[in-house]
Amino acid sequence: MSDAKGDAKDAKGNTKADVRSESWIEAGFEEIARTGVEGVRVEVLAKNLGVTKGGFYRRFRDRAALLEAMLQHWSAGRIAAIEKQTSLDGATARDRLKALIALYSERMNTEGMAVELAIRQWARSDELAANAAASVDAARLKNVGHLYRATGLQAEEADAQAFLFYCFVFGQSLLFLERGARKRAQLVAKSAETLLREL
Amino acid sequence: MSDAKGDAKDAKGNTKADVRSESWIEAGFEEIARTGVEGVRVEVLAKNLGVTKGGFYRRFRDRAALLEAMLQHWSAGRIAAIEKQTSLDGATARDRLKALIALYSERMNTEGMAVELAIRQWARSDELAANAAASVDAARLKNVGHLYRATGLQAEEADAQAFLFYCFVFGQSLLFLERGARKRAQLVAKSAETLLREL
DNA sequence: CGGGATTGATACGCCACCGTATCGAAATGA
DNA sequence: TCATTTCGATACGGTGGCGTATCAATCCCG
Repeated sequence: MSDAKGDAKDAKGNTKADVRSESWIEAGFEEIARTGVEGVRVEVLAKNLGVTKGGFYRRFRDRAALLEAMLQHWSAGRIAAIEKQTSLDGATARDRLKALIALYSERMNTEGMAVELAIRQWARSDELAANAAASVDAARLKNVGHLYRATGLQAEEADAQAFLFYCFVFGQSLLFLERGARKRAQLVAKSAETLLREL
Repeated sequence: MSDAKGDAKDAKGNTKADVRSESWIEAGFEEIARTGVEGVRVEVLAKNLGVTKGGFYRRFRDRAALLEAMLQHWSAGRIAAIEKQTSLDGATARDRLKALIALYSERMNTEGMAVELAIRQWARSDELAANAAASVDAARLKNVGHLYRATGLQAEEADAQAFLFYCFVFGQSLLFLERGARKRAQLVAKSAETLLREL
């Protein structure tokens, strides 16, 4: 926002400042993935970055401003990602869907999913976070819905299928399975069949 | 556990103490539903209960002990509930499944689901919580798996279907849909068909 | 080279929360 | 009734985190 300063030395000064703000944001994502929003504390991030909090308040008005920046960063990134992942240039819709499932299922314990879950938990008691999540979800459902439509489904069925698709993706990472990765992979594979059958 | 004191005045002293401990636990659940584990603060619960924290440390060693008690209370309750909900005395397996879906889908914004999600988020960085969630999930998958088997599915398919079932249940409450309850209900209904078809 | 801006370390006051200690009031029982 | 326990309010010290103020060092440009 205010970082987009258009005055002198755009090419250098600006870039440098951006990089630094970015590193606080990145540190924020690391921490939110580890422990949830509540864990995103200014002094903790500072320690992780190997600095003191002195510089933080130079770039962000307060902790809330960092959280807001993270939210914006996150939703913009997620929306851009889904647009890209569902643009079928050449490939068939079905293949794109398969690739998407694989993307979400295989590298599951990844930081990205932890961030997703943390933000959604956060969103349950924070309006801004809820809006961010809602806009990301809308973009995802829209794009994946289109994909299902491109396989020949009616609009209504396609939307429901997209909905179920995301329920699966997120629900998956909420279940705590005792049996090892083998069993889990098997369950996921079988379930994915259901999500793709008769297409 | 230690509450099952067998010494003097079982009928009165014991009961009374239990009731009071229970109220701290209940307050804890209210708070965890509203704001997550991090929100479960001794002094906050005290204020909600209209007392000071004076009495808290008489019943619980510390905050961690309360959280542990909550976990135990929760997992025992959830396991008992699923056993009951999946016992088909008279009804068909398919009807039981339908009832289960309705149960989870209709009264969704309920405190119970908020508690579920909060505990699962908590479990991502706490071993005890993870164990509690894992044992609950195991019981649920086992019982719902049996239900699917009773509809004629092979063991493997039944397990996968149960898995998908719970992905749906939890995933559902993670998605932030912008369009109103109408649209949501429609999506849920359509999706539920997929979970029940060809049974 | 020298003076204004930028940067990040340090120090400060403040508040929320933890867990402990103490103490008077009520309940209990001989 | 009096002694004993049980309870919960209050007060206390400690910690961790927030946001502000200040200051020395550094950078940048004329």
